Amino acid sequence: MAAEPADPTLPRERQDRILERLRRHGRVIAADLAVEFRVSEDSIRRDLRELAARSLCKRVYGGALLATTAPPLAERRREDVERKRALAAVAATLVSPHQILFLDAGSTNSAIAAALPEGHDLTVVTNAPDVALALIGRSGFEVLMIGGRIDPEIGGAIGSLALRQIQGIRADLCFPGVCAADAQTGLWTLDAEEVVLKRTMIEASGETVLVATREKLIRAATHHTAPPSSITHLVTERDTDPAILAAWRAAGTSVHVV
Amino acid sequence: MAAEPADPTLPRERQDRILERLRRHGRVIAADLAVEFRVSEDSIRRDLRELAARSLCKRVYGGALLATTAPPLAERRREDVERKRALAAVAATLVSPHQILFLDAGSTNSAIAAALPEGHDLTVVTNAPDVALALIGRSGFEVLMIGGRIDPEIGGAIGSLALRQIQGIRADLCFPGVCAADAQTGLWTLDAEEVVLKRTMIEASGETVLVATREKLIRAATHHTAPPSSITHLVTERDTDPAILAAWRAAGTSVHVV
DNA sequence: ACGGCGCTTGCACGTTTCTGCACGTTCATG
DNA sequence: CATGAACGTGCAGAAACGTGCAAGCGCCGT
Repeated sequence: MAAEPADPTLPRERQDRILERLRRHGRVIAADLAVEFRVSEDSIRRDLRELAARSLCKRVYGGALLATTAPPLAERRREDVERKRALAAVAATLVSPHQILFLDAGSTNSAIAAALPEGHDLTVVTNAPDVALALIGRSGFEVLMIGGRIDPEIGGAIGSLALRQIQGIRADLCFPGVCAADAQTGLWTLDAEEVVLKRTMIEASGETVLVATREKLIRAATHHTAPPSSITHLVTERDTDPAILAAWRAAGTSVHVV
Repeated sequence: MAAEPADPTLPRERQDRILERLRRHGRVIAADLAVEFRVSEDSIRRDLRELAARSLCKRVYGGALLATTAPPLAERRREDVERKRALAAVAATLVSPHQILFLDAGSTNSAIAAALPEGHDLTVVTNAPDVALALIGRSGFEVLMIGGRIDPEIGGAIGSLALRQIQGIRADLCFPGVCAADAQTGLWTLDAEEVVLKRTMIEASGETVLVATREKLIRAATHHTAPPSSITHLVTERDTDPAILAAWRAAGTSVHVV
């Protein structure tokens, strides 16, 4: 894959190919592009300026970088974000090609959505707009949105309308949002409406995966949602109390730590 | 594979062969085609213009490129940001407190969602995750998400599941996404599935507002969606052809320009 | 047959776009 | 702070473009 073909490249086509390179490598160097496309650096710079004007790349000294859709918000809990991404990466390995997944609302599940591998032909069923948005445009995903009244606290659809739609679906894997959970009693939730939704999702799925940061592995929520026997996998952090992990294992749950 | 046969080629046949070349190579160069088909570049350009009008290719300086499916909506949302924001600001003034709104999927409607005033106790019904996400957490909004299979091109739920949910709702104001529209025939859409959805939304709403950048006010899409009589308001740009605006006014639509 | 009609084509004209070069400025680096 | 590379801008020539127009050609009807 040495130099590009010597035949003349259409101006606009050249920009498309630069953009493609950009997406593949994350950056381009003006001088290299000039050689490859056999035009002067001036023209390349003009192309990069145009792409930058469409905010498709960021102009830098020497070339250009891919425009990252940097989330300016959510700066508050950078540490949490890092921890959740680590958990999500492990959770994503539990997914097999062609599966149907339930992805509940919640910040951890947003991270899981981002961590899901492309090209596995997955069907993701979710009641959270941000999860859906994260998957739109990525290849190999079929996204099924659960509608209903959106609870601003939860960040997803709940209520009877959502429930009815979920009832018509069966999935392979379920990722319920976790408020609290312990090995003796199972999964607990804060909101009464959510309980029914989560319970339905879990019952309609072959396996259920709990992804929870260490501080959630306590018995501290108000509504009982699911018994420990229905939890197939638990993904949590390495420095969780060993007694807690042992209890989960004893309950028959497969425990994964990061 | 030297030059094409010297015998004269029918115009339509020539276009088919250009299209075939286009599909094979991804691009064509006007000058080369002129030599191969032994016609002037003018004729070739005419052919390419026609193919482009049927959106079978994209016209570029020097030739044409294969029509790529519309850029991912992440990019669409970044294009013409300023113009869309200006339109959205005006569109937002048409909303009264306590109203129920239909907000269709589309980059312009994302801008409208962001422009909606807070504290007006609005109920927003949408099939687009990004619209819903933009309103979650802002005060004075009740968000009702329409579920269903999410079309990655459109960025929102379509199909029978979405349709059924919409059928159970009546709204005061409707903002359908606009592919093309003109005063004589009304609203046109590119995707067949979308048509039913938009039509249902419009019929279930008291008033309908078309928000469209200047270049959308043409008759250039494939499926008829709504007659001009059902369009209550049109929000577009000041430098639109005055004749077009006059035609809309004559059709009984209230025209707002920014 | 003959003239009108629709369609295609090539040409002329003015306009837009692309390109490389020259010049002065800004930037990273030692 | 010195130096060369990278940068932006203005400019001029070339190439491609759109448009209006007239000629060529097949078709049809009175």
